[in-house]
Amino acid sequence: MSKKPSLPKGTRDFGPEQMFKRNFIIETIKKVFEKYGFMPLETPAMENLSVLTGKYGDEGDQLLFRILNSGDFLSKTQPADFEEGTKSLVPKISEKGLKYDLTVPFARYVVMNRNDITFPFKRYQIQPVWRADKPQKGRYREFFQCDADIVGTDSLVCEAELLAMVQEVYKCFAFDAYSISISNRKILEGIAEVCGAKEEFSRFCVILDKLDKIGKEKVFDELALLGLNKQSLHRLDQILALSGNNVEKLDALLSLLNESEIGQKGIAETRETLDNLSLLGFLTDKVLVDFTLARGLSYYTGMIYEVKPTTIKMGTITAGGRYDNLTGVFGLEGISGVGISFGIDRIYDTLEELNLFPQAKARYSKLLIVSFDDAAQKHSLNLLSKLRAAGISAELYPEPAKLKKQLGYADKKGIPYVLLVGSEEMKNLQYTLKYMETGNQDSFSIEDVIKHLLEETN
RNA sequence: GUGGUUGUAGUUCAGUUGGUUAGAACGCCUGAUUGUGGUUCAGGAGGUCGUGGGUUCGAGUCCCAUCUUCCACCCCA
Repeated sequence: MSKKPSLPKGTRDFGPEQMFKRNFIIETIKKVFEKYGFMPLETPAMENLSVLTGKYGDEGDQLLFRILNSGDFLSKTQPADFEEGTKSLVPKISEKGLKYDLTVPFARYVVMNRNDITFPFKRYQIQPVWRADKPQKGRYREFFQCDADIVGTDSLVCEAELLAMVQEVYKCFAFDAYSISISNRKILEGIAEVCGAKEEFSRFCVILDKLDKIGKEKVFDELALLGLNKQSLHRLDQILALSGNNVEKLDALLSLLNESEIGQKGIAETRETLDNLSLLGFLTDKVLVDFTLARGLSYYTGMIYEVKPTTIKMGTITAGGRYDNLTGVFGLEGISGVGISFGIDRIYDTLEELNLFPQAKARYSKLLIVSFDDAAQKHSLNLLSKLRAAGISAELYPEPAKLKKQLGYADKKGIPYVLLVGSEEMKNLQYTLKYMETGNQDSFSIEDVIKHLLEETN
């Protein structure tokens, strides 16, 4: 008859235990965002497909979840539409899709509200997004993005502030085993230029990005296939071999890229970002200039950065960069933006693996009232409201079940105190307060119970 | 999208070359204990073996399809 229920592929439930931890992460990040002057924004789960399509490349378009039009959506189609195939049919039966990321809806919002927004506009947004991807571990069809962006200025102060926020957030988690890699698209373009790979820039980057995954030799093999000559590969080898601290590396790179104007610009931007960060009072030793960083280059145009844990096997937990002309596709030119995205799921896994979640205090009720019979239940309702009025989270077992059951409930739910209410207690207005951990118990008036618990909390 | 992998009780897993009534641990329920949880002891419930076909006298076991899980690529958070 009834089938076992199931979840769509690549989606998850978050149980209470997980939600406490997720909320802890989200609340912490939110507080830091707000401390830096970012304001909250939410956009709908669905957008018109005209907003979404064409923004993420051909592959991205295929990963969009499309929503069928309401009603008899086939009535507006012709047999010819079917014959022409999916591409022709889809626009006629689907006008909306689930959002794929937070950046494009944000750009849409900025354009629609350009007259009311005070620029530079700093917003943060924490919402689920959907991708019709093939799920794997740490990769889902529904997942949360946690973004903060600044639009309407190209000041490199913004980059520094975002990097400062990264460090503040992880400090709040007491998590220190990470490193921030930074680079600049312009540096990469400069490297590609002096290596004669300017025409094949994006493929050049994709290959370069695999460096720590497949090793230098294979990367060089692939680059040779791409058409780089020996001289170019030698130059690249020199660049990759640069060592020393960030300043030394950037200085050395400057001379190696002296033929590339854009490369020089990228180096200058990187320097300024690092300067700004240290002026903000942050150590830059967590920040590592890495010329091979080549993520998200389809949209980033300036500084790019990526955060990874150093002591455990885990992918990128935070990433971001600058994208010029964010709103250009929606007809508003000349608005530059820079943003950062925290990967909540991976941060969760990291904190879990390193055992960094704080011991949960008072996550559940502080006290459970256990009543012996119906009369005690009624009597307990008044006690319950007194406890709650005093700010103590308390609950009453909703039926006068056997004590074993009620106490077992408190035990499993981790409720530290139990208040027993029976005929004896009601007669004297002295209630039995039991401390579950030790099993000790004593009699108190309700006022003393409240007093006791409030002292305990402080 | 390409290639591989997984699925047996609420959970983690056994289950012989295809052969009676599919097991264990933990969890759950009941009792020992009608005013006291965790520990202990006794008992109990719980499975269309992912789903649908097929081969066979006979399928958890073999074959096909499909869904799901995980992994590698592509890409990405």
